[in-house]
Amino acid sequence: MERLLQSVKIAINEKIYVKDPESSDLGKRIIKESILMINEMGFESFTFKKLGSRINSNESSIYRYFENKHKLLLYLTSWYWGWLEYQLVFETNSISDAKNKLSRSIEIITRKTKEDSAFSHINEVLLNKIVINEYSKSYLTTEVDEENKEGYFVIYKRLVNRISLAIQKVNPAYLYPSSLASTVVEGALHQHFLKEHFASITDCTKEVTPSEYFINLVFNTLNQNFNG
Amino acid sequence: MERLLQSVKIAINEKIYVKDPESSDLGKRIIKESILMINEMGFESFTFKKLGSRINSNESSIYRYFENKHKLLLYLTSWYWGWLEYQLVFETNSISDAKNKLSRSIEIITRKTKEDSAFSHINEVLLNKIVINEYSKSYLTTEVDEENKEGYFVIYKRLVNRISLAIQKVNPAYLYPSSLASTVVEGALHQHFLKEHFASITDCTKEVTPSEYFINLVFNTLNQNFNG
DNA sequence: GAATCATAATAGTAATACTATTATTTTTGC
DNA sequence: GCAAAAATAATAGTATTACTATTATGATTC
Repeated sequence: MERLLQSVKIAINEKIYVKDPESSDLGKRIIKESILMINEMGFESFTFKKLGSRINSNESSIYRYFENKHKLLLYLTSWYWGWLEYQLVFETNSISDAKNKLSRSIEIITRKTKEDSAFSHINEVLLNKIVINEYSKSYLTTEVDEENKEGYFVIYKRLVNRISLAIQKVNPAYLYPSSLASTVVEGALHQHFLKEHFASITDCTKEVTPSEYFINLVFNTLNQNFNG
Repeated sequence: MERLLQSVKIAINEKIYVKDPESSDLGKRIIKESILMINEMGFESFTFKKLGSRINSNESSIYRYFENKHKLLLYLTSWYWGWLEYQLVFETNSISDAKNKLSRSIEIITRKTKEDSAFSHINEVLLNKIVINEYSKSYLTTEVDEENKEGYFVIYKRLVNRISLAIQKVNPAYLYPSSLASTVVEGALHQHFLKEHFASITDCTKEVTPSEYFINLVFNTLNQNFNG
């Protein structure tokens, strides 16, 4: 997808970082290479020391951007959800028909990620894999409630709410629009994971996409639930 | 729930432990107290050293039961899924009507856990909370594929497959029974989590249960998908 | 009563996740 | 072009983790 507005920057809660990684070359290298490394070795094995030596910088310099690797993960995943939200709004803005709009919305959040040349230091395809494999670790912590209060998850929640609103537009009588929206967003990550690792408990394959499954699920549910 | 068969033991893959914790008093204390501690401090902060001092034992003694805390988590969560499966089979075995059986099945896997006095050293209510907060960490690792080959996740997958089969019985024409089953099992944990921490993106509350939402979701989907 | 087994105690290691301090390099403002 | 400021790098150090290894002690059993 082409980014028509050249000056668009995904806005991340400033409390997540110590220094904005977008503000320097080192910062961008931290983002770029951390995406590659977390993909290669997984989040638990990834350390700031390893990242430092990979980018020919120093552990201590990375700490000037992020307090710890958990905050870096929050940054990366927030960026991803912000980027997805941008695509969602951009691609569905002009659709007036509620059903078409919802269908397209589900497609966007459940599809396999394609590269976006607009943000040169970020590989969205790999970032999507990180979100699939690591996102839940960012909120399954003892500090969730504090961090939620600080607003670390606003972008994600806003995205889910957009889907919820699109659901309500299609069927105002449906009782569980937010639960259905959160099920689709989280469930999409899960189905992509199952496809790769637990194929026996999913019907998603190379031929059958999570998008098909979820569009079928949502519309059939909403059709049945008309008028209560 | 009463355990009618007094000799029932939840069978866990033997590769998960070094020595069966059910085989000794120390082993049972390890299980009992680790459940309490993981609930109190979360899985990342929990260590074998802390557990040792809590049960008046030694770190090194715990290593004679479990290779590491990841394996202990696999043990605890496998036990939970095995226990749930036992309840599922037991409570739905005699139901002949496919719809009733599926409805009851969904109820069982999505409901809030009640204590089961049958296994005295295991607090199922707290174990359920551990599963909600930590289960995905047990498979979101770089070793999933190896561990899956070793059979560490069989109980979970078997449970999902049981739901999938119940779905197929209700509507043989439905195209995504496994995806729907895995969505319900994983989604139930997620909705319970959202209820506690991200209330704005769920409709589940004290009054509205995840069971209601999922039963509505599954049956409406299956009704629409009859005959193709 | 000796042998075996389980548990406990102690010590040690490499790595992690930092903090602190100082040194060097780069940028900028005049 | 130079001084001051800011950014980065280097070095060292700490508490904790996640173990392994060895030995000692206590309990069980043949």
